[in-house]
Amino acid sequence: MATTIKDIAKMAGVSAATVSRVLANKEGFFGSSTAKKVREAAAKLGYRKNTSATELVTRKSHDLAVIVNATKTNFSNHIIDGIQAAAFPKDLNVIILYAGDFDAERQRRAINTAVNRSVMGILLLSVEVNDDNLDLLKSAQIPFCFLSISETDESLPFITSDDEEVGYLATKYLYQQGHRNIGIAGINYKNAITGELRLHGYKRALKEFKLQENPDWISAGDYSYESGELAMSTYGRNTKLTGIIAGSDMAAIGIMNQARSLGLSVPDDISIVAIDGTELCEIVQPQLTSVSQSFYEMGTLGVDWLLNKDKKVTKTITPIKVIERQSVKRLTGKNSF
Amino acid sequence: MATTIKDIAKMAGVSAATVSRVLANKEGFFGSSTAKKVREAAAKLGYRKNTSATELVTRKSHDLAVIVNATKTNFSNHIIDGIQAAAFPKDLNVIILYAGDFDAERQRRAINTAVNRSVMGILLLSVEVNDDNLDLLKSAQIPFCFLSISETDESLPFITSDDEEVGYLATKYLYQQGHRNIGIAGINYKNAITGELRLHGYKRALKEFKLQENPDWISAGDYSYESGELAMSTYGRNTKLTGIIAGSDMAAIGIMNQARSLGLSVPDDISIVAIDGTELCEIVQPQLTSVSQSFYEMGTLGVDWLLNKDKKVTKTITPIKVIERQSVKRLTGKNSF
DNA sequence: AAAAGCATTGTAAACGTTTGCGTAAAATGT
DNA sequence: ACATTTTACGCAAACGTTTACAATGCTTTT
Repeated sequence: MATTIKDIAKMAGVSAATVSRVLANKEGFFGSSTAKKVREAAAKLGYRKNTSATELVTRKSHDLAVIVNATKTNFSNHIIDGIQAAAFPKDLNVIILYAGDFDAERQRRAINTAVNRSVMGILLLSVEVNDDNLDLLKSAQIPFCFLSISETDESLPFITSDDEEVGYLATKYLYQQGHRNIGIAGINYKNAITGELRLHGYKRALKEFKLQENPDWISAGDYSYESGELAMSTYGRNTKLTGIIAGSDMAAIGIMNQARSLGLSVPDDISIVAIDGTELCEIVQPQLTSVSQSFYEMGTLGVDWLLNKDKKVTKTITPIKVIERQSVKRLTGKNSF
Repeated sequence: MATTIKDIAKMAGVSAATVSRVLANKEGFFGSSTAKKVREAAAKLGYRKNTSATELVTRKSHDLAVIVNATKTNFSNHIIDGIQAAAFPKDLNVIILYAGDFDAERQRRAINTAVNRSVMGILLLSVEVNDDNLDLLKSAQIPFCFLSISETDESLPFITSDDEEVGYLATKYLYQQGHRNIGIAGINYKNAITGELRLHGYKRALKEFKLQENPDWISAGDYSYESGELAMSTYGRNTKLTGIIAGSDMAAIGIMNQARSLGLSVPDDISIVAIDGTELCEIVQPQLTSVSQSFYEMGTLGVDWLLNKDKKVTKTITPIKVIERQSVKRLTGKNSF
């Protein structure tokens, strides 16, 4: 039904091999007059290359799979933008697959589709894989790289912010603004390395600045709006906290809105610094001061890494910085010392 | 290199055909003892099916392509969630392809990858295709359907809200709340049907309620935050407007923030109703009253449509409703009559 | 006990492309 | 004028599956 190179061959009066060479632009393997005939025939017949056949024989793909979890945060788009931007000039098609949130089965299926199609590389966007799926990933001989997530296993390649530093920097910033009672909320430090590291950085800063660590001020969550809300209502109206670090922009907004519900004003009564720094920080009022990550860059570096032959470096760190907006108040006087 | 069905056949002492049948679970075509042998061998060898080969011979795919434009709005996720939910039980893999914003070339490439892979169907998420790309889409014998966008061409299948009604309903709601000077902003009515229809609904409502139409109150845009901001600053501090319809949630937020910058309070000085009704409406303060669309449902209906054999119905309308939150003030007294 | 049906398996062709090899003609060198 | 290289192209195998058809041995029916 669909036209094949044989149809073109017949119409152009050449062999299928020649058609293939012309259409693949194998320079120097065909004459210009035949080339024209072939191309005209192809156009006339509305030829469409069959990717399956090509991939079957060449055993390689021009597709790059991105597996994202249906996350409640919203920076994925930025990373994907970066990936697209880097992939486009290299003529790579980016295909995006959703893995459920922490649904192992959906995750497995996503990895499987990527692997069975023998894509040229797999980028995993803030997805935590379980051991089975990791094996699956490894057993296929396809390069893969985690993005926006830290791994402890030194052999696993990943590109992300220095998460320990993220936690440290946020804390330090609040400290420098005069805050002494600093909480952290909405991060998952229970079974995810990224969260652990951030918490660790937070604690390191506390120690360095000789601030007391209060377990009640550390509130676990899943980076969602709701976990921000929840944390803030647990802290309560009369909290001693003057500054809170939020695991994500969404969590920060949850905190802020809940604070407001409690009759607390941001930043006058309570300061917030968000981790991520997406556009959400700017559309909300007051705008959120953030420790901003380089999401776009994670994307571009991700495809660079896949394209790079010698996969020696496994850990790549992208820059972070605090962007001052309006959600942190500078404390002076007795509050600060 | 990678293990094939033949390797399994050898190890299990059967033919490749049998292996194929077992692995594809063609019930009634193999004995249970051979089945076990085959499956064990497959597991031991770490067999992974080659999708290209399968698709080549069967000429069909279990993949469903979703083409989304890198939109500045944010409801795509909801539609995609719906698609995933409907596709999962049918064992369809959803692969998502980004087309640039209005970049015809990127669009072409996205369509091409989908078509060349002969996916079983294509869903286009609020993407407007040009004529060439439409031809491309049609010439492939693959069912496709537009989501979250209206089409005039009766032969093109699409699933979306009744856009004319969206505009009408938003206007009517504001009217019922006592507003008489109603503007509309951030929608693209210049070269997109969706926007045209909404504007038309708006005008119809004005006419029905005998309100005057003022060209200055109709502000074109692209549904973005920025276009909301811009519209509001053009309206200015001393606008006669009491109510504004925003093309999207993001646009609504842009309007709201800009209004605030001008010293106007929402909803006391100016009311806003957003079109879309995503979670953004709820995280912002005041929360945005919206004409909410059924995005999730568009997704599920989309895959239903693709799966449906007789593709007779080309136009499917999903429900809309206004969700009252906090951004619209009820006007009484002299303002309203 | 022959005929017919069924369950199970194998054989081989087909899907549409790429590419190593071979070859004829044309171009180049001597 | 002959040897050599280059250019342009065809032939045919290969990629890993699926599946129509045939073949085998059983079981059931009559």
